[in-house]
Amino acid sequence: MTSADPTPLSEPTSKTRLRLWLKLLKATRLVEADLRENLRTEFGTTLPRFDVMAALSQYADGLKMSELSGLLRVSNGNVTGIVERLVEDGFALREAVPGDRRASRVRLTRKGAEEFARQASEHEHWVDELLGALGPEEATGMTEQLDRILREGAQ
Amino acid sequence: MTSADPTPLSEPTSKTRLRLWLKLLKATRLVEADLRENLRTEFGTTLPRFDVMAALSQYADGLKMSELSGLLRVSNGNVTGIVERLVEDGFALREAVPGDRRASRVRLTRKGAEEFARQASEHEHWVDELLGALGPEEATGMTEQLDRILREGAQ
DNA sequence: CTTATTTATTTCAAGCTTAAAGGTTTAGGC
DNA sequence: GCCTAAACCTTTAAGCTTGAAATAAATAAG
Repeated sequence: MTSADPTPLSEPTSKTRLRLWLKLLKATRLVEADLRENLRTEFGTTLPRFDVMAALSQYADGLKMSELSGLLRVSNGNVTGIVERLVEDGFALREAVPGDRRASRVRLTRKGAEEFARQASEHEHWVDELLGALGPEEATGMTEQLDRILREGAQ
Repeated sequence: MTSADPTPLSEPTSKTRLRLWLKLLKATRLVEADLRENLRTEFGTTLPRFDVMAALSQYADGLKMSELSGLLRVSNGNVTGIVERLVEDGFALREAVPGDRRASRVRLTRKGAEEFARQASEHEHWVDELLGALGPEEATGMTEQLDRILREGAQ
């Protein structure tokens, strides 16, 4: 059950890439599960909420709902519910966009920004530990390779 | 919105690892979204269902529910619903475990195995294209690095 | 044998996620 | 101005996901 798959000496490239994909998924899920658990027990929040607050924290003037869902690459209706709950909890607020009554702009409240700052600090520390197996050069190298995948996929 | 973040020449290691994590997440989600879309339009199925069938396909004698959730690293109650729908559709069946009336063993039906074979073949092809930016050596190298993360995290 | 604990699984409530459909509002052609 | 199309967003239905509680059966302890 816990045995590592041996790497065949020679095989079709598609198998090699498939193996990479499965490992990528496994590692991502491991890290995600850990972060989720920590966010829950330490801050009583969820990963999606953290992601939304992280995006908002980079835009002091706020973001339109469509910009938010575009940045996070999630569906349009998805952020509606998450923002709804953040607003309920006083971490975010919605402002009217002058000249466009369809759109609304979401931004963090002071309380939300302060809460996110605390969370982000711990989050960075958790990630640092979870990816501690890789040194800075390795991490940078892998980041560049992932960028190549992203550039190819987002044509 | 689509601008790539520049990599500072020098920074704390935790920032480098954080950047890697964000990129890892982004790339994984890109690939996942594409696979999900393809599974939906080509086969009318979902990623979680595919994952469960993939696990079952490796065990001709079937798996207990707890073994299944352990392999997929998802919660216990989660697989209950997914297997339920697979059984409804005639892709999987549940058998009693002799000597233990609590447990049940799930395995693919012939129909399920044949359907999965078709899906898996396409799936491998999609992955091959999505990760086409990396050559075999690079893919193997990244797989090994991800393994190091997994070994460290699963102590 | 009886009780307690552990194991295997399901149920539940809450929240996340998507695609599709619907409701407004804005912008563009004519 | 008027009509169509596009943009912005929410709602809905279905399914996924989790953690916690509940159920039931097997095992252990006394």
